[in-house]
Amino acid sequence: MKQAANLTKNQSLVYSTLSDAGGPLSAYSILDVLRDEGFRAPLQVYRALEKLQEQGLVHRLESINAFVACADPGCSGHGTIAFAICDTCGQVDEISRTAIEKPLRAWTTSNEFEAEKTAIEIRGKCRECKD
Amino acid sequence: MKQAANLTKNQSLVYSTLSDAGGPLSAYSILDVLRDEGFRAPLQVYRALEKLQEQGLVHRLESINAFVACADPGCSGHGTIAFAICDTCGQVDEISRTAIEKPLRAWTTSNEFEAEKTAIEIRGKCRECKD
DNA sequence: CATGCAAATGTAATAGTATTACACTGGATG
DNA sequence: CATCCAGTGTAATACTATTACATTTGCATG
Ligand SMILES: [Zn+2]
Ligand SMILES: [Zn+2]
Ligand SMILES: [Zn+2]
Ligand SMILES: [Zn+2]
Repeated sequence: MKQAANLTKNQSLVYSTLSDAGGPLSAYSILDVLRDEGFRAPLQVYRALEKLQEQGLVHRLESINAFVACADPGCSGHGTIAFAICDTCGQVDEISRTAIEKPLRAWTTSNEFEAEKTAIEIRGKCRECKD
Repeated sequence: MKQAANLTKNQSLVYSTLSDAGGPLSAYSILDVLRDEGFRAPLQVYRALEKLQEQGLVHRLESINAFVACADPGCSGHGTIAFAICDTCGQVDEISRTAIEKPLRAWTTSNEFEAEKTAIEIRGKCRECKD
Protein backbone atom coordinates (compact mmCIF):
# COMPACT_ATOMS: atom_id res chain seq x y z
CA MET A 1 0.00 0.00 0.00
CA LYS A 2 1.55 3.24 -1.17
CA GLN A 3 1.87 6.43 0.84
CA ALA A 4 -1.68 7.39 1.62
CA ALA A 5 -0.83 10.72 3.14
CA ASN A 6 -2.63 13.94 2.28
CA LEU A 7 -5.79 12.03 1.73
CA THR A 8 -9.11 13.21 3.07
CA LYS A 9 -11.32 10.95 5.12
CA ASN A 10 -13.42 9.75 2.19
CA GLN A 11 -10.42 9.36 -0.05
CA SER A 12 -8.68 7.24 2.59
CA LEU A 13 -11.72 5.05 3.04
CA VAL A 14 -12.05 4.42 -0.68
CA TYR A 15 -8.35 3.79 -1.10
CA SER A 16 -8.26 1.36 1.84
CA THR A 17 -11.23 -0.50 0.45
CA LEU A 18 -9.53 -0.92 -2.89
CA SER A 19 -6.21 -1.92 -1.36
CA ASP A 20 -7.81 -4.44 0.94
CA ALA A 21 -9.81 -5.93 -1.89
CA GLY A 22 -6.63 -6.96 -3.67
CA GLY A 23 -8.41 -6.68 -6.98
CA PRO A 24 -10.72 -4.48 -8.99
CA LEU A 25 -14.02 -3.23 -7.58
CA SER A 26 -16.84 -1.30 -9.17
CA ALA A 27 -17.76 2.08 -7.74
CA TYR A 28 -21.01 0.66 -6.44
CA SER A 29 -19.25 -2.27 -4.78
CA ILE A 30 -17.06 0.23 -2.97
CA LEU A 31 -20.17 2.12 -1.97
CA ASP A 32 -21.70 -1.01 -0.50
CA VAL A 33 -18.57 -1.73 1.52
CA LEU A 34 -18.51 1.80 2.88
CA ARG A 35 -22.15 2.11 3.86
CA ASP A 36 -21.17 1.14 7.38
CA GLU A 37 -18.78 4.07 7.41
CA GLY A 38 -21.54 6.46 6.52
CA PHE A 39 -21.43 6.53 2.74
CA ARG A 40 -24.86 7.05 1.25
CA ALA A 41 -24.45 8.12 -2.39
CA PRO A 42 -22.36 7.06 -5.41
CA LEU A 43 -20.99 10.54 -5.80
CA GLN A 44 -19.03 10.18 -2.61
CA VAL A 45 -17.20 7.28 -4.17
CA TYR A 46 -16.72 8.85 -7.59
CA ARG A 47 -15.33 12.03 -6.12
CA ALA A 48 -12.78 10.16 -4.07
CA LEU A 49 -11.83 7.96 -7.00
CA GLU A 50 -11.19 10.99 -9.15
CA LYS A 51 -8.68 12.42 -6.72
CA LEU A 52 -7.02 9.06 -6.18
CA GLN A 53 -6.61 8.61 -9.92
CA GLU A 54 -5.05 12.05 -10.23
CA GLN A 55 -2.46 11.02 -7.65
CA GLY A 56 -1.76 7.74 -9.40
CA LEU A 57 -2.91 5.70 -6.42
CA VAL A 58 -5.79 4.16 -8.31
CA HIS A 59 -6.35 3.11 -11.91
CA ARG A 60 -9.58 2.79 -13.79
CA LEU A 61 -10.12 -0.35 -15.85
CA GLU A 62 -12.16 0.93 -18.76
CA SER A 63 -13.18 -2.41 -20.17
CA ILE A 64 -14.83 -3.64 -16.98
CA ASN A 65 -15.99 -0.38 -15.40
CA ALA A 66 -13.93 -1.00 -12.31
CA PHE A 67 -11.14 0.51 -10.27
CA VAL A 68 -8.01 -1.00 -8.81
CA ALA A 69 -5.36 0.18 -6.37
CA CYS A 70 -2.02 0.76 -8.05
CA ALA A 71 0.26 -2.20 -7.48
CA ASP A 72 3.47 -0.46 -8.39
CA PRO A 73 5.19 1.75 -5.79
CA GLY A 74 6.81 3.75 -8.57
CA CYS A 75 3.77 3.96 -10.75
CA SER A 76 3.69 7.72 -10.98
CA GLY A 77 7.07 7.39 -12.62
CA HIS A 78 6.13 5.14 -15.45
CA GLY A 79 3.99 6.49 -18.23
CA THR A 80 1.73 4.18 -20.15
CA ILE A 81 0.45 1.22 -18.19
CA ALA A 82 -1.06 -1.98 -19.46
CA PHE A 83 -3.31 -4.34 -17.53
CA ALA A 84 -3.88 -8.04 -17.90
CA ILE A 85 -7.31 -8.85 -16.55
CA CYS A 86 -8.43 -12.40 -15.89
CA ASP A 87 -12.10 -12.73 -16.78
CA THR A 88 -12.42 -15.82 -14.62
CA CYS A 89 -10.90 -14.92 -11.27
CA GLY A 90 -10.70 -11.16 -11.67
CA GLN A 91 -7.02 -10.90 -10.92
CA VAL A 92 -5.27 -7.92 -12.46
CA ASP A 93 -1.60 -7.59 -13.33
CA GLU A 94 -0.04 -4.23 -13.99
CA ILE A 95 2.39 -4.33 -16.88
CA SER A 96 4.94 -1.60 -17.26
CA ARG A 97 7.23 -1.84 -20.23
CA THR A 98 8.86 0.84 -22.25
CA ALA A 99 8.59 -1.43 -25.27
CA ILE A 100 4.82 -1.01 -25.20
CA GLU A 101 4.86 2.74 -25.05
CA LYS A 102 7.41 3.19 -27.79
CA PRO A 103 5.46 2.15 -30.89
CA LEU A 104 2.43 4.06 -29.67
CA ARG A 105 4.45 7.21 -29.22
CA ALA A 106 5.90 6.69 -32.67
CA TRP A 107 2.38 6.86 -34.05
CA THR A 108 1.21 9.84 -32.01
CA THR A 109 4.33 11.79 -32.86
CA SER A 110 4.12 11.25 -36.59
CA ASN A 111 0.39 11.98 -36.55
CA GLU A 112 0.70 14.99 -34.28
CA PHE A 113 -1.76 13.48 -31.85
CA GLU A 114 -1.59 14.91 -28.35
CA ALA A 115 -2.08 11.89 -26.10
CA GLU A 116 -3.52 12.56 -22.67
CA LYS A 117 -4.48 9.16 -21.38
CA THR A 118 -3.87 5.71 -22.74
CA ALA A 119 -5.69 2.55 -21.79
CA ILE A 120 -4.25 -0.85 -22.58
CA GLU A 121 -6.23 -3.78 -21.29
CA ILE A 122 -5.68 -7.42 -22.12
CA ARG A 123 -8.64 -9.61 -21.26
CA GLY A 124 -8.37 -13.36 -20.99
CA LYS A 125 -7.42 -16.11 -18.60
CA CYS A 126 -4.50 -16.06 -16.20
CA ARG A 127 -2.12 -18.95 -15.67
CA GLU A 128 -4.23 -20.32 -12.83
CA CYS A 129 -7.54 -20.16 -14.66
CA LYS A 130 -6.72 -21.39 -18.14
CA ASP A 131 -7.07 -25.15 -18.88
CA MET B 1 -17.73 0.40 -46.41
CA LYS B 2 -16.73 -3.23 -46.20
CA GLN B 3 -18.69 -6.14 -47.61
CA ALA B 4 -21.96 -6.01 -45.79
CA ALA B 5 -23.30 -9.25 -47.18
CA ASN B 6 -24.87 -11.95 -45.06
CA LEU B 7 -26.23 -9.36 -42.73
CA THR B 8 -29.76 -9.49 -41.45
CA LYS B 9 -32.05 -6.50 -41.72
CA ASN B 10 -31.29 -5.15 -38.28
CA GLN B 11 -27.59 -5.79 -38.62
CA SER B 12 -27.52 -3.92 -41.93
CA LEU B 13 -29.36 -0.97 -40.45
CA VAL B 14 -26.98 -0.70 -37.51
CA TYR B 15 -23.94 -1.10 -39.70
CA SER B 16 -25.13 1.52 -42.17
CA THR B 17 -25.82 3.93 -39.35
CA LEU B 18 -22.31 3.51 -38.01
CA SER B 19 -20.71 3.78 -41.43
CA ASP B 20 -22.65 6.89 -42.32
CA ALA B 21 -21.80 8.50 -39.01
CA GLY B 22 -18.12 8.44 -39.88
CA GLY B 23 -17.29 8.26 -36.21
CA PRO B 24 -18.21 6.52 -32.96
CA LEU B 25 -21.80 6.35 -31.75
CA SER B 26 -23.27 5.05 -28.52
CA ALA B 27 -25.78 2.22 -28.68
CA TYR B 28 -28.54 4.58 -27.64
CA SER B 29 -27.58 7.12 -30.30
CA ILE B 30 -27.90 4.37 -32.88
CA LEU B 31 -31.27 3.47 -31.42
CA ASP B 32 -32.45 7.06 -31.78
CA VAL B 33 -31.35 7.16 -35.40
CA LEU B 34 -33.16 3.92 -36.16
CA ARG B 35 -36.46 4.66 -34.45
CA ASP B 36 -37.81 5.75 -37.81
CA GLU B 37 -36.92 2.33 -39.15
CA GLY B 38 -38.94 0.64 -36.47
CA PHE B 39 -36.40 0.11 -33.70
CA ARG B 40 -38.00 0.35 -30.28
CA ALA B 41 -35.63 -1.20 -27.74
CA PRO B 42 -31.90 -1.08 -26.96
CA LEU B 43 -31.61 -4.82 -27.24
CA GLN B 44 -32.21 -4.63 -30.96
CA VAL B 45 -29.11 -2.49 -31.26
CA TYR B 46 -26.97 -4.51 -28.87
CA ARG B 47 -27.80 -7.77 -30.60
CA ALA B 48 -26.84 -6.40 -34.00
CA LEU B 49 -23.66 -4.87 -32.62
CA GLU B 50 -22.63 -8.19 -31.14
CA LYS B 51 -22.84 -9.95 -34.49
CA LEU B 52 -21.10 -7.11 -36.29
CA GLN B 53 -18.24 -7.22 -33.81
CA GLU B 54 -17.89 -10.96 -34.29
CA GLN B 55 -17.45 -10.33 -38.00
CA GLY B 56 -14.93 -7.57 -37.44
CA LEU B 57 -17.13 -4.97 -39.12
CA VAL B 58 -17.50 -2.97 -35.95
CA HIS B 59 -15.26 -2.24 -32.99
CA ARG B 60 -16.22 -1.30 -29.47
CA LEU B 61 -14.41 1.61 -27.86
CA GLU B 62 -14.29 0.62 -24.22
CA SER B 63 -13.19 3.93 -22.81
CA ILE B 64 -16.13 5.88 -24.22
CA ASN B 65 -18.85 3.22 -24.35
CA ALA B 66 -19.25 3.65 -28.06
CA PHE B 67 -19.02 1.70 -31.29
CA VAL B 68 -17.35 2.50 -34.59
CA ALA B 69 -17.40 0.94 -38.05
CA CYS B 70 -14.10 -0.66 -38.93
CA ALA B 71 -12.05 1.62 -41.12
CA ASP B 72 -9.67 -1.01 -42.40
CA PRO B 73 -10.78 -3.28 -45.26
CA GLY B 74 -8.36 -5.94 -44.08
CA CYS B 75 -9.11 -5.59 -40.42
CA SER B 76 -10.00 -9.20 -39.83
CA GLY B 77 -6.44 -9.93 -40.87
CA HIS B 78 -4.68 -7.83 -38.33
CA GLY B 79 -4.71 -8.88 -34.71
CA THR B 80 -4.47 -6.31 -31.99
CA ILE B 81 -5.84 -2.91 -32.92
CA ALA B 82 -5.21 0.42 -31.27
CA PHE B 83 -7.41 3.46 -31.46
CA ALA B 84 -6.59 7.12 -31.17
CA ILE B 85 -9.69 8.95 -30.00
CA CYS B 86 -9.95 12.71 -30.10
CA ASP B 87 -11.88 13.90 -27.05
CA THR B 88 -12.69 17.17 -28.75
CA CYS B 89 -14.06 16.28 -32.17
CA GLY B 90 -14.66 12.57 -31.63
CA GLN B 91 -12.63 11.44 -34.60
CA VAL B 92 -11.17 7.95 -34.32
CA ASP B 93 -8.09 6.60 -36.04
CA GLU B 94 -7.43 2.90 -36.25
CA ILE B 95 -3.81 2.04 -35.69
CA SER B 96 -2.50 -1.31 -36.81
CA ARG B 97 1.12 -2.01 -36.10
CA THR B 98 2.85 -5.25 -35.36
CA ALA B 99 5.24 -3.32 -33.16
CA ILE B 100 2.45 -2.71 -30.70
CA GLU B 101 1.35 -6.29 -30.43
CA LYS B 102 4.84 -7.69 -30.03
CA PRO B 103 5.77 -6.48 -26.54
CA LEU B 104 2.32 -7.38 -25.25
CA ARG B 105 2.62 -10.88 -26.58
CA ALA B 106 6.03 -11.10 -25.01
CA TRP B 107 4.41 -10.48 -21.64
CA THR B 108 1.46 -12.82 -22.10
CA THR B 109 3.72 -15.59 -23.29
CA SER B 110 6.17 -15.38 -20.43
CA ASN B 111 3.32 -15.08 -17.92
CA GLU B 112 1.25 -17.83 -19.50
CA PHE B 113 -1.69 -15.49 -19.86
CA GLU B 114 -4.23 -16.58 -22.45
CA ALA B 115 -5.26 -13.32 -24.13
CA GLU B 116 -8.69 -13.24 -25.68
CA LYS B 117 -9.33 -9.60 -26.41
CA THR B 118 -7.08 -6.58 -26.15
CA ALA B 119 -8.17 -2.97 -26.01
CA ILE B 120 -5.72 -0.17 -26.70
CA GLU B 121 -7.19 3.31 -26.67
CA ILE B 122 -5.27 6.56 -26.77
CA ARG B 123 -7.34 9.53 -25.69
CA GLY B 124 -6.31 13.07 -26.43
CA LYS B 125 -6.50 15.73 -29.10
CA CYS B 126 -6.01 15.17 -32.79
CA ARG B 127 -3.89 17.37 -35.04
CA GLU B 128 -6.88 19.52 -35.89
CA CYS B 129 -8.06 20.03 -32.35
CA LYS B 130 -4.89 20.63 -30.41
CA ASP B 131 -3.66 24.25 -29.99
C1' DC C 1 -45.69 -29.92 -48.72
C1' DA C 2 -45.26 -30.55 -43.75
C1' DT C 3 -42.42 -30.65 -39.83
C1' DG C 4 -38.98 -29.25 -36.81
C1' DC C 5 -35.15 -26.64 -35.45
C1' DA C 6 -32.01 -22.62 -35.00
C1' DA C 7 -31.37 -17.89 -35.55
C1' DA C 8 -33.29 -13.65 -35.38
C1' DT C 9 -36.72 -10.45 -33.69
C1' DG C 10 -40.16 -7.73 -30.57
C1' DT C 11 -41.18 -6.01 -26.13
C1' DA C 12 -41.08 -5.08 -21.31
C1' DA C 13 -38.79 -4.90 -17.23
C1' DT C 14 -34.82 -4.49 -14.64
C1' DA C 15 -29.92 -3.96 -13.41
C1' DG C 16 -25.69 -1.45 -13.42
C1' DT C 17 -22.85 2.81 -14.10
C1' DA C 18 -22.14 7.84 -13.89
C1' DT C 19 -23.35 12.82 -13.69
C1' DT C 20 -25.88 17.17 -12.62
C1' DA C 21 -27.61 20.33 -9.32
C1' DC C 22 -27.83 22.54 -5.04
C1' DA C 23 -26.95 23.22 -0.15
C1' DC C 24 -23.70 23.07 3.48
C1' DT C 25 -19.22 22.60 6.24
C1' DG C 26 -14.71 23.74 7.79
C1' DG C 27 -10.32 25.64 7.51
C1' DA C 28 -6.99 29.02 5.28
C1' DT C 29 -6.17 33.80 4.05
C1' DG C 30 -6.54 38.76 4.05
C1' DC D 1 -14.89 39.29 10.42
C1' DA D 2 -15.32 38.53 5.28
C1' DT D 3 -13.94 35.80 1.65
C1' DC D 4 -12.55 31.90 -0.71
C1' DC D 5 -12.02 27.11 -1.74
C1' DA D 6 -11.80 22.17 -1.31
C1' DG D 7 -14.41 18.80 0.44
C1' DT D 8 -18.85 16.88 1.78
C1' DG D 9 -24.12 15.36 1.96
C1' DT D 10 -28.20 14.40 -0.54
C1' DA D 11 -31.52 13.86 -4.10
C1' DA D 12 -32.66 13.42 -8.60
C1' DT D 13 -31.63 12.22 -13.06
C1' DA D 14 -29.17 10.45 -17.15
C1' DC D 15 -26.78 6.98 -19.47
C1' DT D 16 -25.42 2.08 -20.50
C1' DA D 17 -26.42 -2.85 -20.65
C1' DT D 18 -28.74 -7.29 -19.59
C1' DT D 19 -32.44 -10.70 -18.32
C1' DA D 20 -36.67 -12.85 -19.39
C1' DC D 21 -40.17 -14.37 -22.25
C1' DA D 22 -43.07 -14.53 -26.39
C1' DT D 23 -43.05 -14.62 -31.34
C1' DT D 24 -41.49 -14.84 -36.04
C1' DT D 25 -38.49 -16.11 -39.84
C1' DG D 26 -35.54 -18.88 -42.71
C1' DC D 27 -34.16 -23.11 -43.92
C1' DA D 28 -33.00 -28.10 -43.74
C1' DT D 29 -35.04 -32.52 -43.68
C1' DG D 30 -38.35 -36.28 -44.03
ZN1 LIG E 1 0.07 1.84 -11.20
ZN1 LIG F 1 -7.60 -16.13 -13.23
ZN1 LIG G 1 -10.85 -2.61 -37.85
ZN1 LIG H 1 -10.14 16.36 -32.98
